[in-house]
Amino acid sequence: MPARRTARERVRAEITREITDIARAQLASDGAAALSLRAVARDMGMVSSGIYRYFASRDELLTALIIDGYNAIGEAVENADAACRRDDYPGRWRAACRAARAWAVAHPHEYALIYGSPVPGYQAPPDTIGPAARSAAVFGRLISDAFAAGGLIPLPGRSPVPNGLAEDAGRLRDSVLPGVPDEVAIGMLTALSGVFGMISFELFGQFNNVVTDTAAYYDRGAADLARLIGLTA
Amino acid sequence: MPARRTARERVRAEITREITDIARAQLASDGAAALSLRAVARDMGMVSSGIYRYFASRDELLTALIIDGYNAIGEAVENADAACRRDDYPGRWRAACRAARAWAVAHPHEYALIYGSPVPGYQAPPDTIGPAARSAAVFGRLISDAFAAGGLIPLPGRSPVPNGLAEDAGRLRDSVLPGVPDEVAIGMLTALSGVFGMISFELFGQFNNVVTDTAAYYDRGAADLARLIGLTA
DNA sequence: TCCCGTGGAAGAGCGCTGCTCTTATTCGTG
DNA sequence: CACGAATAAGAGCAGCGCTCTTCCACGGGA
Repeated sequence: MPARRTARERVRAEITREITDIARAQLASDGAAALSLRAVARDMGMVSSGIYRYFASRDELLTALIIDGYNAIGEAVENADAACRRDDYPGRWRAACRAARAWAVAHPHEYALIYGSPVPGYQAPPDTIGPAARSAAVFGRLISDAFAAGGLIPLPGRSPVPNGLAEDAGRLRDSVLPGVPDEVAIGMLTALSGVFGMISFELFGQFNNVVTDTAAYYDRGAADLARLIGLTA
Repeated sequence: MPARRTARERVRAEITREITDIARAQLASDGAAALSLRAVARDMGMVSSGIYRYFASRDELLTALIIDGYNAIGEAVENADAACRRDDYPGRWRAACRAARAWAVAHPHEYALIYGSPVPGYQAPPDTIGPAARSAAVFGRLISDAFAAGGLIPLPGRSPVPNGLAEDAGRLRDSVLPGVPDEVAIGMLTALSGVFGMISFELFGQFNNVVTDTAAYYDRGAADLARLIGLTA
């Protein structure tokens, strides 16, 4: 391939971008199931079959949007964490949690696309696993930092992590949670599931008629979950 | 209306049941988005427009399946709890959590329908809120029982529940958590979000390449979450 | 017992979808 | 300039939800 991008390649990249932009707009306004290649094509003034020059199928377009979504929420969480004092571990946790929820509330359909029920028949390609880990990595880093600085006070009376999970904990240590003990690594999974569980419950309507001030509740819940891994405000 | 059901009413009820049965089978095998009124009609050997005599729209059929799903998981959780010794509160918690996950793993598409991203354009009708609360009610009852029996040991150093949440806590007390203090009621929400968050993460693929023995991890996570409300094994 | 109204079944049809294939055109490079 | 590759356009297929109209059969009141 030429180092200099040809004009054709440039226009191709531009059209590809335009397709994903319009698709994202449709996704944001009507949700994933209502996303239609034909409607995207209409919006761009091209014929529907033309889209297939750029995306082999609807699923492939969805995959592009999924990757975008993971990157967007990951970036939001990264920025929130970066704005905190490095040694304010509870503050970093709170900021990261708030950023995740804020992004989700602002982009509910994109959140549903990446953290909701998978599109049936859709198999996540490996391209998504990198971006998917981006926000988790932020949480992992701040917990590792807190542990290294002695900022984690373990809950009393915790039973040891069962054998079958030690391997998973080791893999987590190698990727996003350097240096932490098994029970912190496994606890981190539960805290993260809890954080995204709260967001999903809110966005998917499970908290309707139950929680009124969802933002206040979320802060409280996130703080409680942080205690699971010994992070106390 | 006559007390004695007419023959017409009986056959109508039977056909309605057959439609939901076939629809549930399709849902189980291919997911909600692939559920098609025409396919259901084909399976029953009737013409597609005939379905509309029994369900006004695809959404209405989905609503019936959603209610069924809530009832099914609710019943599973109820049975699991009922099989435990009444005063074994950690055991009841564990059994209820395991039942919820077991049902979800056995019926992933139905789980996705009720706890995953809502079908776009679909607004949950009020008929669903009763069944939706059924499994939560089991968790609430066992926590209330545990509290009344002095079986909850609060985590140390917990800050009081903020004012905005006291009202929500009161509503929870009146419905599914009689007698418990605010912090238990709010903690219960987080524990439940966490439990279903773990299930969703597992079913929706977020734990792929992260957790291998998901059942063992789930037990551990559920136990950790129980500690949030002071329930220790 | 007849009779008519109601509930149901069937079919055609509209506009939409994803996707494929064929044909025509444009564009960049050798 | 000419050729080959990339793109655009259009027709078409099968399926979808949903509507409407037509027809039939059953069953309760006269």
